[in-house]
Amino acid sequence: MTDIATNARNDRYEELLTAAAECFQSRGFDATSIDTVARHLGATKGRVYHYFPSKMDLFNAVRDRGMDIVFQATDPGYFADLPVLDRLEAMARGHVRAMLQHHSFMLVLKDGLLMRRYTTTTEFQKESLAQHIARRDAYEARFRELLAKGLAEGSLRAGPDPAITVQTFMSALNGPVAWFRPRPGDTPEKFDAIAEEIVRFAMQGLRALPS
Amino acid sequence: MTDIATNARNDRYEELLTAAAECFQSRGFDATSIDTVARHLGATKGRVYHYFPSKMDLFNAVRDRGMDIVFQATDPGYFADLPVLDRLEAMARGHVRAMLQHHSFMLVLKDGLLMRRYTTTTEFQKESLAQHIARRDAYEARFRELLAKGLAEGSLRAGPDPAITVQTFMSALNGPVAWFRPRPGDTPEKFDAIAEEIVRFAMQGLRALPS
DNA sequence: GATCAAACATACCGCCGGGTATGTCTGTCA
DNA sequence: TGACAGACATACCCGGCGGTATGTTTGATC
Repeated sequence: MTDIATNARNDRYEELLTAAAECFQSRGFDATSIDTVARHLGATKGRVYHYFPSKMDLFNAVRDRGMDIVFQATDPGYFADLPVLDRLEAMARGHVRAMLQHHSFMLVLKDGLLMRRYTTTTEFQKESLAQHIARRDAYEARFRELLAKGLAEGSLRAGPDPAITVQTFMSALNGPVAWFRPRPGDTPEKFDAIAEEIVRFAMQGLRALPS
Repeated sequence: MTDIATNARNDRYEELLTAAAECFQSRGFDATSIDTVARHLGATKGRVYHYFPSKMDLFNAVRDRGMDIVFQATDPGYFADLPVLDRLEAMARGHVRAMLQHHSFMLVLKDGLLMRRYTTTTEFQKESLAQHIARRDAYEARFRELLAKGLAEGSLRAGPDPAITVQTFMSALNGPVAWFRPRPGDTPEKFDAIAEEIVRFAMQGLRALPS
């Protein structure tokens, strides 16, 4: 997410991206036609194809934006000069908050990985998917790294295969993407309350306890 | 899951159901054509439409079977004459094992709820979806019930809104559906090892700790 | 105020896939 | 052995959607 100039051109682009995110999120990739997105904006196909060369590229743009968001949300925690456990908790908090606040993009982000299932047509798009998977791996690696350090410290615990523990940890954090539905009256306080409970659950599942 | 007679008719039906589950799981609902499922069986459309009136009905059958499986997997724990915490753990274990063993059906089951997004055409299918959601709610209610009892006992803890805790708990249990990929060499022991770690994580997140 | 390009809208093409109508084979039973 | 139904395969229809080709409007620039 490089700095976004606020000219008209970029406003239109952002508007399209958001509309696409909402459509893809609510109807899924296939069931969302270009006309669907256009109608959502009170426009026609011409507008969409003016900014994006294909439906797949539009989807990829939404997906990549979603990835930008989670990186941005967890950067402060990851780079913080704090004990490992606090860094991990800060990352978890940022991650969950992003899941709640940018729900549409996060849902698309999740579906984006399942896009493996579809027949990627062009070589460019295959490249785009590969890059996205690489970013995804890099993102998860941050969590794995901190967990490993926590294990070395003895402040965290994991089973014989720590990978499973990390996956379960992140599944808990990703939960809201599946069950949360944003409502008109939502406040930041409500988001924080949800995030706190999820983070508490997940961190407790991870912690080493004197048994 | 009523008792399944092993006549030829039913064998064909089960064969179709399994093939459909695999196709839907690997390619998604829209990207899976009737011809895809047929080819997967070395057959043609005629066979599929002989057993199912429409693509949607085929999908619903797979989805409902998935629901049958999770109920069957968790019934013993739910109805066991044991302390609440042990019953909950047994349910969790059964649930996770089902996620691993019947991976295809479980993935379809998960997508089935997102099918809200699609335009349900006929009234019959809308009814089918409503019934499925009702079953899903009933299933989750079992977990909510045991959590509530655990809270009353004091053996479990939850945040201000226990619903969030339950959702997070189940998100952890559902994790494998998203990240687990069955491999040819998989053994029951491997499944058990994964299940144990997930159950341990989730139960620890739920437990009341002397702080 | 003529030019031109950006920013769309409109009209249209081609294919794919759900569904149907019809044909074909095979076993069964009277 | 002929009638008939179950269990498919084959051929076909048609609506929708991705993509394109072609207008049309609007603002900036000279």
